[in-house]
Amino acid sequence: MNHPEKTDRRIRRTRTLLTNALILLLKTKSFHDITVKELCETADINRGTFYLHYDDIYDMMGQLEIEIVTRFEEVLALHSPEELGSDPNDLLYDLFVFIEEGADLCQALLGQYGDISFLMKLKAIFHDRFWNVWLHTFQESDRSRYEYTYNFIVSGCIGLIETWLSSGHRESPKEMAALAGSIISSGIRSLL
Amino acid sequence: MNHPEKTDRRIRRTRTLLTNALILLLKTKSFHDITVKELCETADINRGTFYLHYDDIYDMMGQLEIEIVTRFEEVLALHSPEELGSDPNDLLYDLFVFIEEGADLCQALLGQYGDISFLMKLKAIFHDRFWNVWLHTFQESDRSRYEYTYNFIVSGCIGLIETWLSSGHRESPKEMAALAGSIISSGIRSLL
DNA sequence: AAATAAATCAACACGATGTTTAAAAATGAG
DNA sequence: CTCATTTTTAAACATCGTGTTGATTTATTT
Repeated sequence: MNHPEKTDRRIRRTRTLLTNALILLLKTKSFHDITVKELCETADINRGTFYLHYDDIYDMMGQLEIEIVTRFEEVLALHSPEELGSDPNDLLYDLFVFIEEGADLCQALLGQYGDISFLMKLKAIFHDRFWNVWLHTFQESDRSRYEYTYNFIVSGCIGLIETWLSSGHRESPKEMAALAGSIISSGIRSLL
Repeated sequence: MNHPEKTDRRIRRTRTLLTNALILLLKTKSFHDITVKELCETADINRGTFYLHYDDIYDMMGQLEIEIVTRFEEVLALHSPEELGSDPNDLLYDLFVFIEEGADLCQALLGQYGDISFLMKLKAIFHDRFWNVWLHTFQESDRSRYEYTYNFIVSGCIGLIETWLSSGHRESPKEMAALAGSIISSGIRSLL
């Protein structure tokens, strides 16, 4: 999960305990309402130790989000933008595998007590990577319609993921990729 | 906006000032990070006065959300659930008019510094009102696919609204209703 | 086994909270 | 307009979480 094998074992231990405690607390309250005090009590970590690792709880949340976002971008980098338009299933499969691996944290960030700005970051990454490519696919005239449809699809996908996670991710990543792919395709078809 | 004409003018004044200050602050930070102190300073209201109206800032946010949600449900109540499946444009038009009327607050709640739990509430209302009705439209066998598609569409619609608001709601409610309607229809068609 | 690095503990000043009092100001009913 | 009522203000208060510090103990790496 964290920096794999280089760091001191104690550092990994502390960060893992804190992360798990955060995920636990995020099941019941927004991270904005979680105090460092209760986080450390939950993790059974000295409060002073927390500040050796993070500036504050927002810094911690930010670092966790960056970790996820970075790996998210790495997955995207394995596929060309054009792929999403033509044959999105491979990319989607990789994404759902990735999400399932970090399911706990992803669910925490996307769920009821999640972070709306994390959600925005994901959307922004998608936008940066795909929108400009897509744009050329369609004629100039009706651009705003495409922009709306595009945002509809991206939000829809995130809702799809959130539904999947919050209902216990029973379907396999393969099933979800197929499902998402068919929904997206029908959305794109409707544009043509 | 608030309880229309019954209450003391001073009460209306105070609540309006506080609400406007909150909307203003929500343009730059999450409401979880807004202190009562700065809210009152922004509104130029004595801090003690705040506590005469609200328990804390969460209570205030909750009351504002309830106001919106209530009016939202009133709009939905004007239309039958079946309508959304057959001819959604009237309902959608009313919704977009309603959203535009409360654009500032809606944008604040749905935007970058918004409240993810408000978003969930909206989804839940939609779900309660439409899902059970929709369910009978489709065959029993492939229920989870419909559930996912349904959630995709609802999330997509909220993303649509958010895009509309954050880009200055240039399109008219009528245009947006037509756009949303056509996207939803194509989504439903793909299920059949 | 020794050197290094991390975690603990206790104490600190600071700022926001939510409450309480008494005084001042605004409201609206008659 | 007057007056009783209601709301807002102002100041003071204890309380709690914050973020930092310094000294000590514990765990790790080599």
